[in-house]
Amino acid sequence: MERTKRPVPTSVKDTQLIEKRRAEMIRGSVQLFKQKGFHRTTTREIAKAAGFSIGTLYEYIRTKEDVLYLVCDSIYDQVKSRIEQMDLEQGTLENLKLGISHFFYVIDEMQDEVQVLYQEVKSLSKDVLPYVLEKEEEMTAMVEKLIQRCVDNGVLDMDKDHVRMLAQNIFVLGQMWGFRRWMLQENFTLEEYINLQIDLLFEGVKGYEKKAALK
Amino acid sequence: MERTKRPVPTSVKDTQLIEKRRAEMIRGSVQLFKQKGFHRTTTREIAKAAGFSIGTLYEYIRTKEDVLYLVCDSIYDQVKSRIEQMDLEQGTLENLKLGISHFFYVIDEMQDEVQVLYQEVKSLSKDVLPYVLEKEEEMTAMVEKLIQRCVDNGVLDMDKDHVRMLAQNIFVLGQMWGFRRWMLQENFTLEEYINLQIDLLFEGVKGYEKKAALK
Amino acid sequence: MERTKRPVPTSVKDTQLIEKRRAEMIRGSVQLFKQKGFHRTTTREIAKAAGFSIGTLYEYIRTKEDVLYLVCDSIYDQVKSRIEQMDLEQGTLENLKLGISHFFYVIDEMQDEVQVLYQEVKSLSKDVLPYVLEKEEEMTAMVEKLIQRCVDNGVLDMDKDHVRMLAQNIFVLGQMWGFRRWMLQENFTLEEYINLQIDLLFEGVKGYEKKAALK
Amino acid sequence: MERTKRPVPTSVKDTQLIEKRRAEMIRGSVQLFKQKGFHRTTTREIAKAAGFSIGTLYEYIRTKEDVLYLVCDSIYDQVKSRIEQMDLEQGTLENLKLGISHFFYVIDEMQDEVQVLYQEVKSLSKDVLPYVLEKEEEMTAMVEKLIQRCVDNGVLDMDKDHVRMLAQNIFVLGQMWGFRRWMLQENFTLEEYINLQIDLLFEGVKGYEKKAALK
DNA sequence: TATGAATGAGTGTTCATTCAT
DNA sequence: GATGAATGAACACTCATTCAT
Repeated sequence: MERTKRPVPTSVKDTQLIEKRRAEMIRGSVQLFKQKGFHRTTTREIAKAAGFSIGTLYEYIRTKEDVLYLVCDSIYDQVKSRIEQMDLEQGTLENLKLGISHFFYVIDEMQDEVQVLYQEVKSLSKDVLPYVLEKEEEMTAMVEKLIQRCVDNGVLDMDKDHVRMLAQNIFVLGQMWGFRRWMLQENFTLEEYINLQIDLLFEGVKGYEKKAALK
Repeated sequence: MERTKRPVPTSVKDTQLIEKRRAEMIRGSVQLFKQKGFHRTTTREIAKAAGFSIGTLYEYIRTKEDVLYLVCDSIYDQVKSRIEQMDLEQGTLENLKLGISHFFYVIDEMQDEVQVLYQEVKSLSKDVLPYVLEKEEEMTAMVEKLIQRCVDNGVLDMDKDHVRMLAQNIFVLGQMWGFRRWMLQENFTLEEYINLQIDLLFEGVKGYEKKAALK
Repeated sequence: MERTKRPVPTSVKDTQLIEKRRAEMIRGSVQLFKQKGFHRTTTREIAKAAGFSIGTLYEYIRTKEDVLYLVCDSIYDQVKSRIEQMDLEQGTLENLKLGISHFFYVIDEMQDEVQVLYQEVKSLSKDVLPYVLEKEEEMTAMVEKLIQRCVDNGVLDMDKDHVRMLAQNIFVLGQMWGFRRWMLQENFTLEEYINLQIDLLFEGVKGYEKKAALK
Repeated sequence: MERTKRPVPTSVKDTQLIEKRRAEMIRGSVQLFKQKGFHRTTTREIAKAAGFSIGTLYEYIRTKEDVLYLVCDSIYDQVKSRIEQMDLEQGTLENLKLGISHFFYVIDEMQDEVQVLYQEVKSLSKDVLPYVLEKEEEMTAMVEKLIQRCVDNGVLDMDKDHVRMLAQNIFVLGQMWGFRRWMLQENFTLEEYINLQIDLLFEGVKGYEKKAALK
């Protein structure tokens, strides 16, 4: 489950410096990409936002696309490390709820980054896409594990397919909070959103069947 | 609830011709946008794909962005008209399932278009965005109506918020089939996907609680 | 003995216009290349010298190197057509002298062009070089034919190798007038140069052996 | 007739070190220039080929052009010292032939260097050109001396102009072996080339006149 | 109405040169 | 003396848009 990186060649040798400069670069780029998208952002703007010259920028990357890759890669790592902090020892339903809730909080905190990730991944060329998709898979795998624990614990009775699909749903519903913010965040607070989603996720439509009618 | 259009000015008067030319334009553009995205597609390519010259193209639009708007608008209309065909007279759970299923089928059939819509909407400038978002809202409203009918019919006991959120979930889960195809369409057929989603949507996590434990 | 052309793709369709614009382009480029060489000349300078914008320039070529190819190709054609005018009916030594003399005159008249050809051919990439070298071979073949006629006529008794080498020598000695002008054109007029070269070429070193010593 | 050098300023004082570093620099540059030409070679590549850093490179030169000058200068010196080794004491025709032959051998041995010299001299700026042309003149002067000796010895009866021109011809015919290698070295060995050229040079066209015709 | 040649601002990228360490 | 990170002017090339025919 080791993270795979596509190395982005540099002219600079000092690895510490590379780390530092790239962090500056990424920070600036996220802001720009969020505002104008990758394609409408120029390399000069990236360099400026990062605080160095265009020449220096190109000491740390080879092409503009490298910036996008670096940005995506970094965001994934951040999100992942944030999610990893959550404790999912016991596989109880209550714990599952907490996990989902935590996941939604993380997404909310990193909304800008997630938005960028979400909107620009497809601008990556075919040869870096695999690296990025692998990351996505890792992340859904984390949600999957959360559910699987409940199954293993004997709390849930779900087959592998249902588990996988549920994990994906939770994942996408999390992102939805970010990419449909124009619709959601006007009408709901984060807490409301989380409660609503957990309700729907746990109860299912059937949970809302009118009992009165059954009598 | 009439559809609102942002008028795209033309130098040409003959409305029939406009209709025809734009249809050619849109058809060609969808293919191109799917392959290379809006930004990497040139106006020359659009003109060529549409079957006329660059000069003629600009007789029917003002800017490149107009093409994108026209494309998005057209796709919405198509999807909408496809969905409208479904009969949702009776508000039963069975009928709701059928409706969802039908919606997923539509998304699948128009996968290319939905993908384009989905990936390029954000490239629209701030001033056309409202028009497009309105369309989105119309579409989720259709799913909403499907559910609301069950509520009105006394089959479901859901408040407005839950209904809205559920509608959005279904909508996004539909799109998910398209935009996560790299992950989903390798592992599931459309039928499997639909069944799985309807299962999860209707049963909820609780539906999978181990009954044995209840003894 | 048909001339082979490497086609240089255009966005423009009107072949007459292509011909015209390229002629303008070539004329301007020769001046620039002579002054500063191919590498130090910018595409903008080429466009300006040709009398149109940078955008228009690129309607008629794909890369900067295309300009160089077009220039070289055109110069070859000009030189060749100039040489072809000379009448080399009879294969006499007198006629050979006239031919050589004529060749030198042509080189002198097209000095600028020849100089450019001579200095910049090697800047062409490997894939166009064959086209250009073929042209060179055609031209030496013309000089060769001039000599061969004398052999065929029974005036000279030379084998193929000697004929070929002599042709090459004459060819290079012609170019020499152009590329060593800094040394030659200070000390000799064209007529002097021609006379001197014809002397040396026809007499050979042995022709200058001291007769007195032979007595 | 002392060699004139254009001094290339240095930040380094230690003359031994300068000598050593520059030798490394020149060796590496010749290879690079031969492969890609002066303009397509970067200073970084030169530094790397020389075995030190870009910073160090600039301790020993001021501009990239200095490298070219140093390279050309060095090649001239080498060629010259190689030619000077030949013994041309006696001014006989046999000795002249030997001299020419030796000269051609030297050119052949130093083909790469000569090629570079030949192709890149024109890239030197106007202010160093005189230094380089002076070198060229020195070299033709050496060939000239070889011929002049025969004249002085009473073996040849040639005026100054003929001597100079003949020297230039021999010089250029030597270079021709290098710069027209694509045509010559496919068809002739060096020995064949030398024999052919000496034949033509000594006999002249008249030497091949058909004697039968004289009857 | 239709065409396609013309335009030039704008883009990604390179590379000779400098200078703090 | 040696290093290599930083710089930014300069370059080749693109492409949305216009307009004369």
